[in-house]
Amino acid sequence: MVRPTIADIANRAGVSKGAVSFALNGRPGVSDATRERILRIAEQMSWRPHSAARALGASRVDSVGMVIARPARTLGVEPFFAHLLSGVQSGLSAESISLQLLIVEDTAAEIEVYRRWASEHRVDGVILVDLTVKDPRIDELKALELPAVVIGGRGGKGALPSVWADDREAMLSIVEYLAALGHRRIAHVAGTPNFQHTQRRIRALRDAAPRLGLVDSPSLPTDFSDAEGAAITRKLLSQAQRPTAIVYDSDVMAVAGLGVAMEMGVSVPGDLSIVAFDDSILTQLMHPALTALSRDTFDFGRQAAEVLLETIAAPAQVINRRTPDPVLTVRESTAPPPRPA
Amino acid sequence: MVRPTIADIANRAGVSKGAVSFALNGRPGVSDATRERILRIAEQMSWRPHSAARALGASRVDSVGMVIARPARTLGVEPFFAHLLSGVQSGLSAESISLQLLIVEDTAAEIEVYRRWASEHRVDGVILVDLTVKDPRIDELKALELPAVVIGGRGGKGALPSVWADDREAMLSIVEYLAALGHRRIAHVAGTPNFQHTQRRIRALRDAAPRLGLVDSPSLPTDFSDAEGAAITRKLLSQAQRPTAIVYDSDVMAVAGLGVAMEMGVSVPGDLSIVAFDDSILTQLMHPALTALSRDTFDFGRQAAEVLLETIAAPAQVINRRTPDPVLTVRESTAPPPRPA
DNA sequence: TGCAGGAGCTATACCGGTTTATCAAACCCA
DNA sequence: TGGGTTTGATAAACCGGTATAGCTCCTGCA
Repeated sequence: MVRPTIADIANRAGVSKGAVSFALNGRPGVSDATRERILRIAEQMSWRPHSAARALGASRVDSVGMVIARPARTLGVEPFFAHLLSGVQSGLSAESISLQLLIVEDTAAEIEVYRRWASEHRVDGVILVDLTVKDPRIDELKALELPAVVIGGRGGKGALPSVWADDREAMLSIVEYLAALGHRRIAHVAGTPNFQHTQRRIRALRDAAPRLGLVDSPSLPTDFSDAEGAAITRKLLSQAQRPTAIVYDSDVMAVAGLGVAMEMGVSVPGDLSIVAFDDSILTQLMHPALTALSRDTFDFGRQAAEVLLETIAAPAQVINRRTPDPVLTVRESTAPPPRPA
Repeated sequence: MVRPTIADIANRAGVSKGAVSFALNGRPGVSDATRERILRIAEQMSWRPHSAARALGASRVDSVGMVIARPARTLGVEPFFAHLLSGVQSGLSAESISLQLLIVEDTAAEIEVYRRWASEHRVDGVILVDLTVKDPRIDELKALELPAVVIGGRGGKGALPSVWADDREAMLSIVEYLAALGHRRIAHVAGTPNFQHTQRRIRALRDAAPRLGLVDSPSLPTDFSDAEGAAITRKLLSQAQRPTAIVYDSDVMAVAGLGVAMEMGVSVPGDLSIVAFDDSILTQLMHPALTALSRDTFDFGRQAAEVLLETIAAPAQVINRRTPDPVLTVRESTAPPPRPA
């Protein structure tokens, strides 16, 4: 016998298909004795549900989707996504729900994917990353009635369910640490201000500056690429009054920045302190190793999966789950600023 | 009307469900005029196939799977997978086939996933990576009769279809380049000898050594981690007779090795030349930038997808497609060896 | 004793497609 | 003009599950 169906099991057990379905799904309708017998036979014949058949009948496919809209070139280097992905999977595997992953070039393509997924019933819900300020995906997903969870963007009124960490607190912990070391000129090499998390970080720095007595604290936007990270660093270090510390919004940019500093003969951490807003092997591979903000990205993904499953089960409620604040891991790239010449 | 079904279309067009199915799938059975009309109506009602229903009827799910068995920690840093993935997707998107991705801890878990996928009919085929010497996955997939394509491992007799590049030629191009610069002590920090590609590289070096007049050319196995890469480098550089060049089997290990060299005061490329067997932003971010072997990983993935689709369509034939040889990109980390003291 | 009610199970419709058996009309050639 | 083949279409079975109406017993209670 190839793949047994519930009809085969029903036959063997001398009951109806319906009874088998009840037994296998753990719902009432059969006696414990019969259930036991059916389960044993199913096990014996090594029966497994046919996903398509189940999807057709139950109108749920036990599969969720995740689209990442970034050029592949920059994707691989950031451990962030790999960890996030593993976390999401671990959250899903408990319910043995599978994950569809797609990497696309831009948001337009991403939305197109959601439309297709929705109309073809390929996924029960989706996980969103990289929330932008007026994100077009939100309305689209609502229109499609596709359950969704946003990672990283705390939603306001009428927003989608979300899992988020406090970017504001995170930025504050970095700046306060640097200020305590004595830094007063702290530059921030930011990401795209279009991203909500980037905006929150920029605002946090701006708000904290007066209180901490910062003399100069510019936030400079980039596209997250190593190239722009390097270019901005070069510009910053060429100024007459250069910063004594730079905070980078990603580990890749921080590494690029460190390279520029070395090349220009600026010693780290002697002349310049460097902090990365994301932690990974990358920051640890460097010499000096970079002080970085560590988040439990794996857990982040896991929680996103959990919230998504709850949302699929009960679409009415909107969960907004806050994750633990990230903590600063101090390594060798930060020190008190040089004494003024 | 919510999502129209072919029955709705049949109704509107005044034909039977069967006719609509024929028309939409471009198979004979309807006249051109009727086909045209049906297609127009389907378009108008913005009909899309219900993937589960189609899977149930046609017993193919238009979805392929890929399992990566590596600890998530090391995954993200290597751009290799991100590029490969994008390539695979691009190869699949033409036929609008979707991809299921799973990251697991080890091969046992990977095989378990294949079993599940096969019995639940979740995928039409799978793509394998990291082929080992006596790979248990091969037999398992054959037993499951699940179409598969192996990436990177040229198969022998009775093997699975594959897409591969010539690791041997690649290693030779590196070593010949170094030998031409004058290097005679070339160490090779390899991956796990368990991997077929690693073995081929080790053998290539061993075979070429006499011809190139190498005095010393050890291949040292690692687990691909930055930690072991660093440890081996430290050992190599502490020897009385240390190598004048080191070839690393991955970009991450090369970067780790560079760090160790700097820390030990060994100048690169003055005292030591470094070559990475994989290229990425990582190698370009370093100072000095690393000489590395560049492969078109994206295209690699695209071809794997193509071969898999052909294999699914015609399981009998076994395709073994060779991709272009990788080329060496020379950067700043290689130079002639120091003159003997 | 009679009847309501629930437990345990069966039979069957249904999900949205694909595939096949069947059939009428048109076409072809001798 | 008549018999065989091709064309265009239909109706119904089918894929492997889930959901539901309904049937049969058994139990409990008035």
